[in-house]
Amino acid sequence: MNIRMDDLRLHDHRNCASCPIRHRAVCSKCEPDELELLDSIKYYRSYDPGQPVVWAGDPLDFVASVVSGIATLSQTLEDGRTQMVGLLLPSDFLGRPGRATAPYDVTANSKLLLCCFRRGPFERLLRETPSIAQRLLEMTLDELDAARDWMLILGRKTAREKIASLLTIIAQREASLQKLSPTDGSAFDLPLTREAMADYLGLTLETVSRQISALKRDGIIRLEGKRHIVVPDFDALIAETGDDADGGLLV
Amino acid sequence: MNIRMDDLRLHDHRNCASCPIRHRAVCSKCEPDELELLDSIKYYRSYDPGQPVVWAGDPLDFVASVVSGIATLSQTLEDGRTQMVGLLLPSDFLGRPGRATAPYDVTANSKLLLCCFRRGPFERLLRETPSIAQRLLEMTLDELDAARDWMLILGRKTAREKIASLLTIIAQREASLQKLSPTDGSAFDLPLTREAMADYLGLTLETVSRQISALKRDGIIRLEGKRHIVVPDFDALIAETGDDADGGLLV
DNA sequence: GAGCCACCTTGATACGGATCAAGCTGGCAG
DNA sequence: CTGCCAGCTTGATCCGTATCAAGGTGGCTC
Repeated sequence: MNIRMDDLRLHDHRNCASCPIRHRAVCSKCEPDELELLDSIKYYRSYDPGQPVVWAGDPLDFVASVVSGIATLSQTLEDGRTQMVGLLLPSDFLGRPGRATAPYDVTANSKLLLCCFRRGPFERLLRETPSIAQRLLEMTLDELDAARDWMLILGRKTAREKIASLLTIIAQREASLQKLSPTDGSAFDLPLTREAMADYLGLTLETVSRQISALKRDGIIRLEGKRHIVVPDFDALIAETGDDADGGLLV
Repeated sequence: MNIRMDDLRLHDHRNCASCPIRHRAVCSKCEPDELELLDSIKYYRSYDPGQPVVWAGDPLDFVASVVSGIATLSQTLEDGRTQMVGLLLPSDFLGRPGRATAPYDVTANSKLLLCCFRRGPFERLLRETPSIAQRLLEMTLDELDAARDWMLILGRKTAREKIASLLTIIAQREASLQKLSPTDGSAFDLPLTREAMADYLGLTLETVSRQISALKRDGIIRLEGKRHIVVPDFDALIAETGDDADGGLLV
């Protein structure tokens, strides 16, 4: 049996010291039966940067796990104003058992590889395998918490705080994928354009650019090229987010 | 066996014509075993307006369903800026299986009655009763969708659109609790103070007040007292939200 | 190497909502 | 009835971000 990275998030690897995300095969929680079931109904799809995965309202007959690349969920108002409402990084889950159409636009923001499960078989699996259902519930609850933290950012933070918060979130996710401590995540590539960052944060791309320049000018970050960020003092960045020092913004 | 309104949301009453929310006893989906299990571990708590249910970070040893009244989930930045991240109306669910502490401040915004289940027994029930786990997953997915719609409001709408959206959401929830069609929900009481509305929408209470006055001046709504809203033309209100005519904002 | 284009930066100005301030309203205690 | 106070309204002004505009940069194709 070939165990792949793509269905990892269906297990709670976070609490499993012997199971770094890229090597679930050694996880003591693995249940071979489940894996075999998942393996038997999965297939792959890949997308190019900018390519839509699905538009809001269109039928979506699979659920999927992100293997590599970045995808976004977004909503658009009549007049074109766009808000990103979800950011899918490797190991994130896409889709909803029990619903036939996509509620949001899903777009590949880079080269994107999805590991898909047809909805019918996946739902059957869910019904017959409580441990998978339970893991999916936990993942959904995590996403809900992330969405709520994001709401604080959108509703109450200044542009500067928004940028600092986004950089912190990306650094921490990057670090956690590589099993580093958060403070080690002090250099990383921005996976998003300025425009995508603006859509994430409810700003314009000009404001994003200005605030990044301001953080650079103030020595909070260094830029190498347009996309590579170096954070000399991670605590200084966190202090710019407006959160408590022990900030709970883990996404 | 005594069937109560409070654990109703653990069933999907929405798709069950014979099961209006207040009379689940006749629902064809009811599984007596589950009800008995839920009944056997539940108890009640009540709170006064303004009283905290739990502060973020404090231990929370129960999950609960709102029987009556309004509660809010909110987050506060160091300097006091507050954002509401969840609004709990009757039949909504509070708490998270598998976590021992509250992630957000929970506050009673009116007289509030909760139907509580101690976390331990509830989690055991969840493990042993897949249908309850599945229902909880669906509810969580609904909440996640609501949070994402809310993110669009916070990130991209003007103050006027925010107010119109909130009024629409409240009218529709009110209507759905009473099994009316959405357009009938054209008169209702605001369950929130101006300040709570501001915390919901990421505005100040002055701006909320001004925009409500503006909608009144423009004939979109009528006010009877400070809290009772009459909507003469529901489509006119929806047109103010900035959403597509067939707007997806069902919370 | 030349030219192009997506992406980004910076500047000038406009405007929506925050802030500060003053007063109104209605319900309740005494 | 009187006074009080939480909740609300309205006005004047300020500030942060949007908007409009111009130009820079780097990576790609030919």
